[in-house]
Amino acid sequence: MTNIHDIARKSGYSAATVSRVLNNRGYVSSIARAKIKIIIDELDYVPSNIARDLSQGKTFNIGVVLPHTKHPYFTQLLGGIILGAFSTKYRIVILPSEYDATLEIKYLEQLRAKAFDALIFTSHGISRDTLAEYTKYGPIILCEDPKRTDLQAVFSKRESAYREAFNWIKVKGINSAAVTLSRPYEISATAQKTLDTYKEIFGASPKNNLTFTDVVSYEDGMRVAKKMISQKSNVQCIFTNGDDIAAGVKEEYNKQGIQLPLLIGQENQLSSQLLNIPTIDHNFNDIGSLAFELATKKRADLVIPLESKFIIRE
Amino acid sequence: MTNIHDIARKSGYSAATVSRVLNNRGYVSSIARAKIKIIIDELDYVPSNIARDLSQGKTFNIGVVLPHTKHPYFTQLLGGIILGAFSTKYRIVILPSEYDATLEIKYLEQLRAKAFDALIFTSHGISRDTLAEYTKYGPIILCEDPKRTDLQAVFSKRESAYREAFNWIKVKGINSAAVTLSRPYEISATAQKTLDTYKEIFGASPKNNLTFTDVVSYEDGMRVAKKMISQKSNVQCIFTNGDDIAAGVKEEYNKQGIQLPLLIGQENQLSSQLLNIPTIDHNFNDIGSLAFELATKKRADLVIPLESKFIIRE
DNA sequence: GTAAAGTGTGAAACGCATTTTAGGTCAAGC
DNA sequence: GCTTGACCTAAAATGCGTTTCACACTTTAC
Repeated sequence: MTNIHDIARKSGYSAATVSRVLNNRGYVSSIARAKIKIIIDELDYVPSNIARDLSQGKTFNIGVVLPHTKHPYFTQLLGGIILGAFSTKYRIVILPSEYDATLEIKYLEQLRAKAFDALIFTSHGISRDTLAEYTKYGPIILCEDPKRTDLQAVFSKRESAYREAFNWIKVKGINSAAVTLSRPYEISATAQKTLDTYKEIFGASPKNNLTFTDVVSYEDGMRVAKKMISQKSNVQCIFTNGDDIAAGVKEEYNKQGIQLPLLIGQENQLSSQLLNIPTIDHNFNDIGSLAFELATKKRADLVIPLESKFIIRE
Repeated sequence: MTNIHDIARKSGYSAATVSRVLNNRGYVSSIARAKIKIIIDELDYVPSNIARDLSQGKTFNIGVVLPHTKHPYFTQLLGGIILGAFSTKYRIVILPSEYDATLEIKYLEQLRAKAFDALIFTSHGISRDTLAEYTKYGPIILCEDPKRTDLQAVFSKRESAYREAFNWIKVKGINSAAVTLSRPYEISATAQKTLDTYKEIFGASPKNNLTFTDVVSYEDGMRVAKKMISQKSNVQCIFTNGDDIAAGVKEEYNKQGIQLPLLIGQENQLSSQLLNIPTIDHNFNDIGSLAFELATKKRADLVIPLESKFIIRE
């Protein structure tokens, strides 16, 4: 491989001057520039990205930690991040985690080893304390409410839209609902917001046998529906944590020929549009773009809260 | 930042020995190992990833060129690639292209500059000749039939499933269909396979006013349906290039209260499942994983052709 | 006329880990 | 007693571009 010193030697100039030509920086005579450019073409030379990274101490890689890669939540978030990165010099590296602490730590250690300039956690399994410890090695951006002042985040506030949705149910004369969640209350800020707002509106938490966790996919929706039907709980409303899940619930009720309860989705996916299910849009695209801007320090905010939007479909 | 020489100095050993300890390679006395490890902990040292990359001439980054990031085709392909990369030391870098030749060249140049160890093109706008020129700088894997022997690829053969689908239509007494395509015949191997197989089965190409290109999304499906309805073409079958597109077509026909023609989707997405539309599964997940294995030379095949599967839904 | 500012270039240091080459020591084998 | 192989370690070279410092020559400027 030909390197900058080869160019220097062949052109009769020094590596420093070649570097100046390559980067259009500093003083270079037009004669030198021309001669060096000719040699560069002649030897078909490109400067090594790795060497550049080393001497600048940066990789221009932004790591994005994703627990699932097929789930619409993460797909949309990632879409927003990619949009934000478009036509910048930064690259987006995908880091699948499955909420595995070992993997998450591995990625944090890679940040420490300068494999990334910053990390975006679309969600996380490890504690926020651990995350906070690693902020000294580079920006770490969360996509949920960090509830503390030593972590950067962009997130959707959710509460007001949840409130709207629950009130909408209430106005229909329904005073309780089944609730599906992706992760349990204890570890998920989102689950907390869901159940806390529920309690605020309905005056009590949803019944234990009507609260379902680890619900992620269409199939999970069907599974949950099966359970509810077999329990004969006769719920009047099911508040799901995703449109695809709502679609699965609907499918199972239809299949069994049972009257479908009022259904609410989240994420404003194609599926809720197709099935005419009301949903809540959390602006994942915007969250992604903004997270990217925090990661690259284009913005310096500590936290950026956004509003969710309840979309009524009758 | 503390580096390997700091560790060497403080521990009284050389950088070479520290390196051996770090990588568990070669002979190191247990005393030396222990002492060095203590100093590493003491100084909170991690070796720089970038310096490692430089001295090994590799980055362990695999670039994945994606024309669209929201489209299910690319999402599934990417999912497969990520799956393949899981628990390897390689990282997946997302490279959005929008079929823009300038961007695609930029990514190829980055391969040349060793920013990536390999590139996977899920689709491409530039010519295969140009792609072939860059293979000397690292593996380049395509996800469609390259139809030449100087490019590596994993792809779905499509024809037999197309044949099955078209024959299924024919058996129903239907002798022509409208066809939607994402890109025109001239530049897309997929469009070629679709129309060539169509001609083979039906004896003629679909009519010009019933061949639609640049159809990508649900909304595009609605747009196409509108056109067909306004043309009063009374098509008996619409062969779409994606389930979401089929969903859009159905939505528009329903909206206008017009009898829906026989509809066929592709990609086996949730939408076709929800709407009970027959579809064709092209195994994008497998294609992705295999493309990754070619990129990292875990497999050395030149091309890997897979079979697509026609999924009947009545 | 002389100081100050601008232009042009190179040697060497810097960022950092890996690997090669080479030179030791010590025990086993004949 | 001498050779051989195993074991251990270090110095230096390697990968490659950027940046700093220093030096020198021209132009302006007063």
